[in-house]
Amino acid sequence: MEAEQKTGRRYKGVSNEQRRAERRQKLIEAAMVVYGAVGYHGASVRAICAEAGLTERYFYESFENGEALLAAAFGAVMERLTSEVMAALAPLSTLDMGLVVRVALATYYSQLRENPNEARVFLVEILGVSPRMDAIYWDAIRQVSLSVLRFSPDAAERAEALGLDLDLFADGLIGAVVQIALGWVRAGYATPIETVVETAMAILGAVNRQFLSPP
Amino acid sequence: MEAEQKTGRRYKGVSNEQRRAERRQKLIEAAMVVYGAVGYHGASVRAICAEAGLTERYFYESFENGEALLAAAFGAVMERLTSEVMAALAPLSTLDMGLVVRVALATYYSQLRENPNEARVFLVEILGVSPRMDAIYWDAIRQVSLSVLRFSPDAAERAEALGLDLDLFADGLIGAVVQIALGWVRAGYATPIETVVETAMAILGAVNRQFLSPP
DNA sequence: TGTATCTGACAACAAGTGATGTCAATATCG
DNA sequence: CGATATTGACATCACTTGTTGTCAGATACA
Repeated sequence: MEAEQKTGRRYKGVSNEQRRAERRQKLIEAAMVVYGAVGYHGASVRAICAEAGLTERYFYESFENGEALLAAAFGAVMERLTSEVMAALAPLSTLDMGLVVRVALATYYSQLRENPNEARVFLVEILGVSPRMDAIYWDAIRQVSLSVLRFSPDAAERAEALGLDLDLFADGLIGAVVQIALGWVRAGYATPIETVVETAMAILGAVNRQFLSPP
Repeated sequence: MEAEQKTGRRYKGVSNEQRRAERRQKLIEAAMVVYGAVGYHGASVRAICAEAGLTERYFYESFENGEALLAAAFGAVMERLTSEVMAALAPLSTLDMGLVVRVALATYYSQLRENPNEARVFLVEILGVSPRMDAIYWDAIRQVSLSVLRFSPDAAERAEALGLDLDLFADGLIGAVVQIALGWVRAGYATPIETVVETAMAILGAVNRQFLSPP
Protein backbone atom coordinates (compact mmCIF):
# COMPACT_ATOMS: atom_id res chain seq x y z
CA MET A 1 0.00 0.00 0.00
CA GLU A 2 2.43 2.67 1.18
CA ALA A 3 5.59 2.99 -0.82
CA GLU A 4 8.29 2.94 1.84
CA GLN A 5 11.05 4.73 0.01
CA LYS A 6 13.96 4.78 2.38
CA THR A 7 15.81 7.61 0.71
CA GLY A 8 14.40 10.00 -1.86
CA ARG A 9 15.98 12.08 -4.52
CA ARG A 10 18.50 14.81 -3.79
CA TYR A 11 17.28 18.34 -4.30
CA LYS A 12 19.35 21.51 -4.54
CA GLY A 13 22.29 19.53 -3.33
CA VAL A 14 20.81 18.27 -0.07
CA SER A 15 19.50 14.83 0.72
CA ASN A 16 15.91 13.92 1.40
CA GLU A 17 16.42 13.35 5.11
CA GLN A 18 18.31 16.58 5.56
CA ARG A 19 15.65 18.59 3.78
CA ARG A 20 13.01 17.09 6.03
CA ALA A 21 15.12 17.81 9.10
CA GLU A 22 15.68 21.39 8.05
CA ARG A 23 11.99 21.96 7.47
CA ARG A 24 11.21 20.46 10.83
CA GLN A 25 13.73 22.72 12.51
CA LYS A 26 12.33 25.73 10.66
CA LEU A 27 8.86 24.89 11.93
CA ILE A 28 10.08 24.63 15.50
CA GLU A 29 11.79 27.99 15.27
CA ALA A 30 8.74 29.56 13.68
CA ALA A 31 6.61 28.09 16.44
CA MET A 32 8.75 29.81 19.06
CA VAL A 33 8.19 33.14 17.33
CA VAL A 34 4.44 32.69 16.99
CA TYR A 35 4.02 31.27 20.47
CA GLY A 36 5.94 34.23 21.81
CA ALA A 37 3.69 36.63 19.97
CA VAL A 38 0.23 35.16 20.51
CA GLY A 39 0.74 32.18 22.77
CA TYR A 40 0.25 28.55 21.95
CA HIS A 41 -3.51 28.76 22.05
CA GLY A 42 -3.58 31.67 19.68
CA ALA A 43 -1.18 30.00 17.28
CA SER A 44 -2.72 28.26 14.29
CA VAL A 45 -1.00 25.78 12.08
CA ARG A 46 -1.44 28.19 9.21
CA ALA A 47 0.26 31.04 11.04
CA ILE A 48 3.22 28.90 12.04
CA CYS A 49 3.63 27.62 8.49
CA ALA A 50 3.50 31.16 7.16
CA GLU A 51 6.14 32.26 9.65
CA ALA A 52 8.31 29.33 8.62
CA GLY A 53 7.78 30.05 4.94
CA LEU A 54 6.40 26.57 4.41
CA THR A 55 3.03 25.14 3.55
CA GLU A 56 0.76 22.99 5.64
CA ARG A 57 1.78 19.88 3.79
CA TYR A 58 5.24 20.06 5.29
CA PHE A 59 3.80 20.61 8.68
CA TYR A 60 2.01 17.29 8.66
CA GLU A 61 5.08 15.72 7.19
CA SER A 62 6.93 16.35 10.43
CA PHE A 63 4.20 16.62 13.07
CA GLU A 64 0.99 14.75 13.61
CA ASN A 65 -0.78 17.87 14.85
CA GLY A 66 -0.22 21.22 16.48
CA GLU A 67 0.27 19.76 19.91
CA ALA A 68 3.09 17.56 18.68
CA LEU A 69 4.90 20.68 17.55
CA LEU A 70 4.49 22.24 20.97
CA ALA A 71 5.93 19.12 22.51
CA ALA A 72 8.87 19.23 20.12
CA ALA A 73 9.43 22.91 20.82
CA PHE A 74 9.41 22.33 24.55
CA GLY A 75 11.80 19.45 24.12
CA ALA A 76 14.13 21.61 22.09
CA VAL A 77 14.15 24.35 24.72
CA MET A 78 14.67 21.86 27.50
CA GLU A 79 17.50 20.24 25.65
CA ARG A 80 19.22 23.51 24.92
CA LEU A 81 18.84 24.76 28.47
CA THR A 82 20.28 21.62 30.02
CA SER A 83 23.17 21.49 27.58
CA GLU A 84 24.01 25.13 28.28
CA VAL A 85 23.94 24.51 32.01
CA MET A 86 26.04 21.38 31.65
CA ALA A 87 28.56 23.25 29.55
CA ALA A 88 28.82 26.01 32.11
CA LEU A 89 29.22 23.49 34.90
CA ALA A 90 31.78 21.32 33.15
CA PRO A 91 34.93 23.25 34.09
CA LEU A 92 33.88 23.48 37.74
CA SER A 93 34.98 21.29 40.57
CA THR A 94 31.87 19.81 42.10
CA LEU A 95 33.21 20.26 45.59
CA ASP A 96 31.85 23.73 46.10
CA MET A 97 28.11 23.11 45.98
CA GLY A 98 27.27 26.76 46.41
CA LEU A 99 29.24 27.73 43.35
CA VAL A 100 27.74 24.93 41.28
CA VAL A 101 24.22 26.06 42.07
CA ARG A 102 25.08 29.68 41.49
CA VAL A 103 26.57 29.03 38.07
CA ALA A 104 23.66 26.81 37.11
CA LEU A 105 21.15 29.49 38.10
CA ALA A 106 23.11 32.20 36.34
CA THR A 107 23.21 30.16 33.16
CA TYR A 108 19.54 29.29 33.38
CA TYR A 109 18.35 32.84 33.95
CA SER A 110 20.76 34.18 31.37
CA GLN A 111 19.40 31.82 28.75
CA LEU A 112 15.84 32.80 29.55
CA ARG A 113 16.69 36.43 29.07
CA GLU A 114 18.45 35.87 25.79
CA ASN A 115 15.51 33.91 24.40
CA PRO A 116 12.27 35.47 25.63
CA ASN A 117 10.15 33.44 23.23
CA GLU A 118 11.64 30.21 24.44
CA ALA A 119 11.21 31.40 27.99
CA ARG A 120 7.52 31.81 27.40
CA VAL A 121 7.22 28.34 25.92
CA PHE A 122 9.21 26.87 28.75
CA LEU A 123 7.56 28.67 31.63
CA VAL A 124 4.01 29.42 30.62
CA GLU A 125 2.57 27.87 27.52
CA ILE A 126 3.19 24.28 28.41
CA LEU A 127 0.86 23.88 31.38
CA GLY A 128 -2.78 22.95 31.21
CA VAL A 129 -2.77 22.20 27.49
CA SER A 130 -3.55 18.50 27.67
CA PRO A 131 -2.76 15.47 29.81
CA ARG A 132 -0.03 14.54 27.40
CA MET A 133 1.65 17.93 27.63
CA ASP A 134 1.27 17.91 31.39
CA ALA A 135 3.09 14.61 31.46
CA ILE A 136 5.92 16.07 29.41
CA TYR A 137 6.15 19.05 31.73
CA TRP A 138 6.30 16.88 34.82
CA ASP A 139 8.83 14.57 33.27
CA ALA A 140 11.04 17.60 32.84
CA ILE A 141 10.46 18.62 36.45
CA ARG A 142 11.36 15.14 37.64
CA GLN A 143 14.46 15.13 35.51
CA VAL A 144 15.64 18.34 37.12
CA SER A 145 14.70 16.96 40.52
CA LEU A 146 16.87 13.94 40.03
CA SER A 147 19.78 16.00 38.77
CA VAL A 148 19.61 18.17 41.84
CA LEU A 149 19.09 15.40 44.32
CA ARG A 150 22.01 13.49 42.90
CA PHE A 151 24.22 15.89 44.84
CA SER A 152 22.68 14.78 48.11
CA PRO A 153 22.60 10.99 48.19
CA ASP A 154 21.23 10.76 51.71
CA ALA A 155 18.39 13.19 51.01
CA ALA A 156 15.77 10.46 50.96
CA GLU A 157 16.62 9.24 54.45
CA ARG A 158 16.87 12.74 55.82
CA ALA A 159 13.51 13.66 54.31
CA GLU A 160 11.83 10.61 55.75
CA ALA A 161 13.34 11.25 59.15
CA LEU A 162 11.93 14.77 59.08
CA GLY A 163 8.51 13.66 57.84
CA LEU A 164 8.85 15.34 54.46
CA ASP A 165 7.94 14.23 50.96
CA LEU A 166 11.15 14.44 48.98
CA ASP A 167 9.46 14.79 45.60
CA LEU A 168 7.32 17.65 46.81
CA PHE A 169 10.34 19.19 48.49
CA ALA A 170 12.17 19.21 45.19
CA ASP A 171 9.06 20.56 43.48
CA GLY A 172 9.06 23.42 45.94
CA LEU A 173 12.64 24.37 45.22
CA ILE A 174 12.10 24.19 41.49
CA GLY A 175 8.92 26.19 41.88
CA ALA A 176 10.83 28.92 43.68
CA VAL A 177 13.40 29.16 40.90
CA VAL A 178 10.75 29.08 38.19
CA GLN A 179 8.48 31.63 39.79
CA ILE A 180 11.39 33.99 40.21
CA ALA A 181 12.04 33.56 36.51
CA LEU A 182 8.41 34.26 35.74
CA GLY A 183 8.37 37.40 37.83
CA TRP A 184 11.59 38.53 36.24
CA VAL A 185 10.32 37.94 32.71
CA ARG A 186 7.06 39.67 33.46
CA ALA A 187 8.87 42.74 34.72
CA GLY A 188 10.73 42.91 31.42
CA TYR A 189 14.02 41.59 32.84
CA ALA A 190 14.33 44.83 34.76
CA THR A 191 16.27 43.39 37.68
CA PRO A 192 20.00 42.82 37.06
CA ILE A 193 20.70 39.16 36.58
CA GLU A 194 23.15 39.12 39.49
CA THR A 195 20.37 40.22 41.80
CA VAL A 196 18.05 37.57 40.40
CA VAL A 197 20.62 34.87 40.97
CA GLU A 198 21.34 36.18 44.44
CA THR A 199 17.66 36.16 45.30
CA ALA A 200 17.22 32.58 44.21
CA MET A 201 20.41 31.66 46.01
CA ALA A 202 19.03 33.19 49.18
CA ILE A 203 16.21 30.66 49.20
CA LEU A 204 18.19 27.66 48.03
CA GLY A 205 21.09 28.55 50.29
CA ALA A 206 18.92 28.83 53.36
CA VAL A 207 17.39 25.45 52.62
CA ASN A 208 20.80 23.98 51.99
CA ARG A 209 22.27 25.28 55.21
CA GLN A 210 19.28 24.03 57.12
CA PHE A 211 19.11 20.54 55.71
CA LEU A 212 22.39 19.63 54.10
CA SER A 213 25.28 21.18 55.95
CA PRO A 214 26.68 19.48 59.07
CA PRO A 215 25.48 20.89 62.38
CA MET B 1 -32.08 55.06 22.84
CA GLU B 2 -31.56 52.39 25.49
CA ALA B 3 -34.32 52.05 28.04
CA GLU B 4 -32.42 52.18 31.32
CA GLN B 5 -34.83 50.38 33.57
CA LYS B 6 -33.28 50.35 36.98
CA THR B 7 -35.35 47.49 38.35
CA GLY B 8 -37.39 45.04 36.33
CA ARG B 9 -40.36 42.97 37.14
CA ARG B 10 -40.33 40.29 39.85
CA TYR B 11 -40.47 36.71 38.64
CA LYS B 12 -41.29 33.58 40.64
CA GLY B 13 -41.00 35.65 43.73
CA VAL B 14 -37.46 36.92 43.21
CA SER B 15 -36.34 40.32 42.11
CA ASN B 16 -34.69 41.17 38.84
CA GLU B 17 -31.28 41.80 40.35
CA GLN B 18 -31.35 38.62 42.38
CA ARG B 19 -32.28 36.53 39.38
CA ARG B 20 -29.40 37.99 37.47
CA ALA B 21 -27.03 37.37 40.36
CA GLU B 22 -28.17 33.77 40.72
CA ARG B 23 -27.68 33.11 37.03
CA ARG B 24 -24.25 34.65 37.19
CA GLN B 25 -23.32 32.48 40.14
CA LYS B 26 -24.63 29.40 38.38
CA LEU B 27 -22.48 30.18 35.38
CA ILE B 28 -19.38 30.57 37.53
CA GLU B 29 -20.03 27.23 39.21
CA ALA B 30 -20.67 25.56 35.87
CA ALA B 31 -17.46 27.06 34.57
CA MET B 32 -15.51 25.43 37.39
CA VAL B 33 -16.94 22.06 36.47
CA VAL B 34 -16.24 22.41 32.76
CA TYR B 35 -12.79 23.91 33.30
CA GLY B 36 -12.00 21.04 35.60
CA ALA B 37 -13.09 18.54 32.99
CA VAL B 38 -11.62 19.92 29.78
CA GLY B 39 -9.65 22.97 30.82
CA TYR B 40 -10.37 26.57 30.02
CA HIS B 41 -9.21 26.29 26.45
CA GLY B 42 -11.42 23.31 25.80
CA ALA B 43 -14.42 24.97 27.38
CA SER B 44 -16.88 26.60 25.01
CA VAL B 45 -19.54 29.08 25.98
CA ARG B 46 -22.12 26.58 24.83
CA ALA B 47 -20.80 23.82 27.04
CA ILE B 48 -20.72 26.05 30.10
CA CYS B 49 -24.24 27.26 29.47
CA ALA B 50 -25.45 23.69 29.07
CA GLU B 51 -23.76 22.71 32.33
CA ALA B 52 -25.41 25.67 34.04
CA GLY B 53 -28.80 24.87 32.53
CA LEU B 54 -28.96 28.31 30.97
CA THR B 55 -28.89 29.64 27.44
CA GLU B 56 -26.29 31.78 25.78
CA ARG B 57 -28.39 34.89 26.15
CA TYR B 58 -27.92 34.82 29.90
CA PHE B 59 -24.24 34.30 29.46
CA TYR B 60 -23.81 37.58 27.65
CA GLU B 61 -26.10 39.19 30.16
CA SER B 62 -23.48 38.65 32.85
CA PHE B 63 -20.19 38.39 30.97
CA GLU B 64 -18.81 40.18 27.99
CA ASN B 65 -17.08 37.04 26.75
CA GLY B 66 -15.63 33.74 27.84
CA GLU B 67 -12.50 35.31 29.21
CA ALA B 68 -14.49 37.55 31.52
CA LEU B 69 -16.03 34.44 33.02
CA LEU B 70 -12.61 32.95 33.63
CA ALA B 71 -11.60 36.15 35.36
CA ALA B 72 -14.71 36.04 37.51
CA ALA B 73 -14.12 32.40 38.35
CA PHE B 74 -10.54 33.07 39.34
CA GLY B 75 -11.66 35.99 41.44
CA ALA B 76 -14.23 33.82 43.19
CA VAL B 77 -11.67 31.16 44.00
CA MET B 78 -9.17 33.73 45.19
CA GLU B 79 -11.77 35.37 47.37
CA ARG B 80 -12.88 32.12 48.91
CA LEU B 81 -9.35 30.95 49.57
CA THR B 82 -8.33 34.15 51.28
CA SER B 83 -11.46 34.28 53.38
CA GLU B 84 -10.96 30.69 54.47
CA VAL B 85 -7.37 31.39 55.43
CA MET B 86 -8.36 34.56 57.26
CA ALA B 87 -11.04 32.70 59.17
CA ALA B 88 -8.58 30.00 60.19
CA LEU B 89 -6.07 32.61 61.27
CA ALA B 90 -8.50 34.80 63.17
CA PRO B 91 -8.43 32.96 66.52
CA LEU B 92 -4.63 32.80 66.54
CA SER B 93 -2.26 35.09 68.31
CA THR B 94 0.01 36.53 65.68
CA LEU B 95 3.01 36.21 67.93
CA ASP B 96 3.94 32.72 66.88
CA MET B 97 4.87 33.25 63.26
CA GLY B 98 5.59 29.58 62.68
CA LEU B 99 2.13 28.59 63.75
CA VAL B 100 0.51 31.29 61.66
CA VAL B 101 2.27 30.13 58.53
CA ARG B 102 1.54 26.51 59.30
CA VAL B 103 -2.18 27.09 59.75
CA ALA B 104 -2.34 29.23 56.64
CA LEU B 105 -0.64 26.53 54.59
CA ALA B 106 -2.82 23.79 56.04
CA THR B 107 -5.95 25.75 55.19
CA TYR B 108 -4.73 26.56 51.72
CA TYR B 109 -3.79 23.00 50.84
CA SER B 110 -6.90 21.63 52.47
CA GLN B 111 -9.09 23.89 50.37
CA LEU B 112 -7.31 22.87 47.21
CA ARG B 113 -7.94 19.24 47.99
CA GLU B 114 -11.59 19.75 48.75
CA ASN B 115 -12.15 21.61 45.49
CA PRO B 116 -10.06 20.03 42.77
CA ASN B 117 -11.79 21.93 40.00
CA GLU B 118 -11.12 25.23 41.68
CA ALA B 119 -7.57 24.12 42.27
CA ARG B 120 -7.10 23.62 38.57
CA VAL B 121 -8.50 27.05 37.79
CA PHE B 122 -6.35 28.63 40.45
CA LEU B 123 -3.11 26.87 39.71
CA VAL B 124 -3.06 26.01 36.04
CA GLU B 125 -5.67 27.48 33.75
CA ILE B 126 -5.04 31.10 34.49
CA LEU B 127 -1.56 31.56 33.06
CA GLY B 128 -0.76 32.38 29.49
CA VAL B 129 -4.33 33.02 28.45
CA SER B 130 -4.02 36.70 27.65
CA PRO B 131 -2.25 39.80 28.91
CA ARG B 132 -5.35 40.73 30.84
CA MET B 133 -5.52 37.39 32.62
CA ASP B 134 -1.80 37.50 33.29
CA ALA B 135 -2.31 40.85 34.97
CA ILE B 136 -5.04 39.39 37.16
CA TYR B 137 -2.80 36.49 38.11
CA TRP B 138 0.07 38.74 39.04
CA ASP B 139 -2.16 41.06 40.98
CA ALA B 140 -3.13 38.06 43.07
CA ILE B 141 0.51 37.12 43.53
CA ARG B 142 1.35 40.66 44.63
CA GLN B 143 -1.57 40.68 47.02
CA VAL B 144 -0.28 37.54 48.69
CA SER B 145 3.22 38.98 48.69
CA LEU B 146 2.08 42.03 50.56
CA SER B 147 0.12 40.01 53.07
CA VAL B 148 3.15 37.91 53.81
CA LEU B 149 5.64 40.75 53.91
CA ARG B 150 3.41 42.68 56.29
CA PHE B 151 4.70 40.39 59.01
CA SER B 152 8.23 41.55 58.38
CA PRO B 153 8.25 45.34 58.22
CA ASP B 154 12.01 45.63 57.86
CA ALA B 155 12.17 43.13 55.02
CA ALA B 156 12.80 45.81 52.42
CA GLU B 157 15.90 47.14 54.16
CA ARG B 158 17.20 43.68 54.87
CA ALA B 159 16.72 42.65 51.27
CA GLU B 160 18.51 45.70 49.96
CA ALA B 161 21.36 45.18 52.37
CA LEU B 162 21.75 41.63 51.09
CA GLY B 163 21.50 42.64 47.44
CA LEU B 164 18.20 40.86 46.87
CA ASP B 165 15.05 41.85 45.00
CA LEU B 166 12.27 41.66 47.53
CA ASP B 167 9.48 41.17 44.99
CA LEU B 168 11.30 38.30 43.35
CA PHE B 169 12.12 36.88 46.76
CA ALA B 170 8.44 36.80 47.62
CA ASP B 171 7.68 35.34 44.19
CA GLY B 172 10.09 32.55 44.95
CA LEU B 173 8.45 31.65 48.23
CA ILE B 174 5.01 31.72 46.66
CA GLY B 175 6.31 29.66 43.78
CA ALA B 176 7.56 27.03 46.17
CA VAL B 177 4.19 26.77 47.89
CA VAL B 178 2.31 26.71 44.59
CA GLN B 179 4.54 24.17 42.92
CA ILE B 180 4.19 21.87 45.91
CA ALA B 181 0.45 22.22 45.51
CA LEU B 182 0.73 21.42 41.81
CA GLY B 183 2.80 18.33 42.45
CA TRP B 184 0.41 17.24 45.12
CA VAL B 185 -2.63 17.71 42.91
CA ARG B 186 -0.96 15.93 40.02
CA ALA B 187 -0.21 12.92 42.20
CA GLY B 188 -3.89 12.72 43.09
CA TYR B 189 -3.47 14.14 46.60
CA ALA B 190 -1.65 10.95 47.53
CA THR B 191 0.60 12.51 50.15
CA PRO B 192 -1.03 13.14 53.54
CA ILE B 193 -1.76 16.80 53.99
CA GLU B 194 0.35 16.98 57.15
CA THR B 195 3.35 15.88 55.13
CA VAL B 196 2.59 18.45 52.45
CA VAL B 197 2.38 21.22 55.01
CA GLU B 198 5.53 20.02 56.69
CA THR B 199 7.38 19.98 53.39
CA ALA B 200 6.37 23.53 52.56
CA MET B 201 7.22 24.57 56.11
CA ALA B 202 10.66 23.10 55.71
CA ILE B 203 11.41 25.55 52.92
CA LEU B 204 9.68 28.57 54.41
CA GLY B 205 11.05 27.79 57.85
CA ALA B 206 14.60 27.55 56.62
CA VAL B 207 14.26 30.88 54.86
CA ASN B 208 12.67 32.41 57.91
CA ARG B 209 15.40 31.22 60.26
CA GLN B 210 18.03 32.47 57.88
CA PHE B 211 16.65 35.92 57.23
CA LEU B 212 14.18 36.85 59.89
CA SER B 213 15.18 35.41 63.24
CA PRO B 214 17.75 37.19 65.39
CA PRO B 215 21.28 35.82 65.17
C1' DT C 1 -58.68 39.58 31.50
C1' DG C 2 -55.43 41.75 28.78
C1' DT C 3 -50.91 43.52 28.13
C1' DA C 4 -46.07 43.88 29.02
C1' DT C 5 -42.17 41.32 30.63
C1' DC C 6 -39.43 37.33 31.13
C1' DT C 7 -37.80 32.83 29.86
C1' DG C 8 -35.89 29.07 27.21
C1' DA C 9 -35.18 26.54 23.01
C1' DC C 10 -33.22 27.14 18.88
C1' DA C 11 -31.98 29.36 14.26
C1' DA C 12 -28.57 31.92 11.93
C1' DC C 13 -24.35 34.00 10.74
C1' DA C 14 -19.58 34.94 9.68
C1' DA C 15 -15.15 33.60 10.79
C1' DG C 16 -11.56 30.50 11.76
C1' DT C 17 -9.77 25.83 12.46
C1' DG C 18 -7.35 21.28 11.42
C1' DA C 19 -6.64 18.40 7.92
C1' DT C 20 -6.47 16.71 3.06
C1' DG C 21 -6.36 17.23 -1.77
C1' DT C 22 -5.32 19.42 -6.49
C1' DC C 23 -2.17 20.96 -9.85
C1' DA C 24 1.09 23.53 -12.47
C1' DA C 25 5.96 24.83 -12.19
C1' DT C 26 10.62 23.41 -11.06
C1' DA C 27 14.60 20.53 -10.33
C1' DT C 28 16.82 15.89 -10.75
C1' DC C 29 18.61 12.20 -13.04
C1' DG C 30 18.73 8.30 -16.47
C1' DC D 1 15.53 15.18 -23.85
C1' DG D 2 12.04 12.89 -21.14
C1' DA D 3 10.23 10.75 -17.08
C1' DT D 4 9.82 11.38 -12.27
C1' DA D 5 10.24 13.36 -7.82
C1' DT D 6 9.69 17.61 -5.39
C1' DT D 7 7.93 21.99 -4.33
C1' DG D 8 4.67 25.72 -3.21
C1' DA D 9 0.42 28.15 -3.82
C1' DC D 10 -4.08 27.37 -3.24
C1' DA D 11 -8.70 24.87 -3.00
C1' DT D 12 -11.59 22.23 -0.32
C1' DC D 13 -14.05 19.88 3.45
C1' DA D 14 -16.45 19.28 7.66
C1' DC D 15 -16.63 21.26 11.93
C1' DT D 16 -16.57 24.40 15.93
C1' DT D 17 -16.62 28.79 17.71
C1' DG D 18 -18.53 33.36 19.51
C1' DT D 19 -22.26 36.11 19.03
C1' DT D 20 -26.83 37.87 17.81
C1' DG D 21 -31.47 37.23 16.62
C1' DT D 22 -36.25 35.05 16.48
C1' DC D 23 -40.37 33.54 18.60
C1' DA D 24 -43.77 30.97 21.08
C1' DG D 25 -45.14 30.20 25.69
C1' DA D 26 -44.93 31.11 30.74
C1' DT D 27 -45.37 34.61 34.37
C1' DA D 28 -46.53 38.99 36.45
C1' DC D 29 -49.19 42.98 36.99
C1' DA D 30 -52.91 46.71 36.22
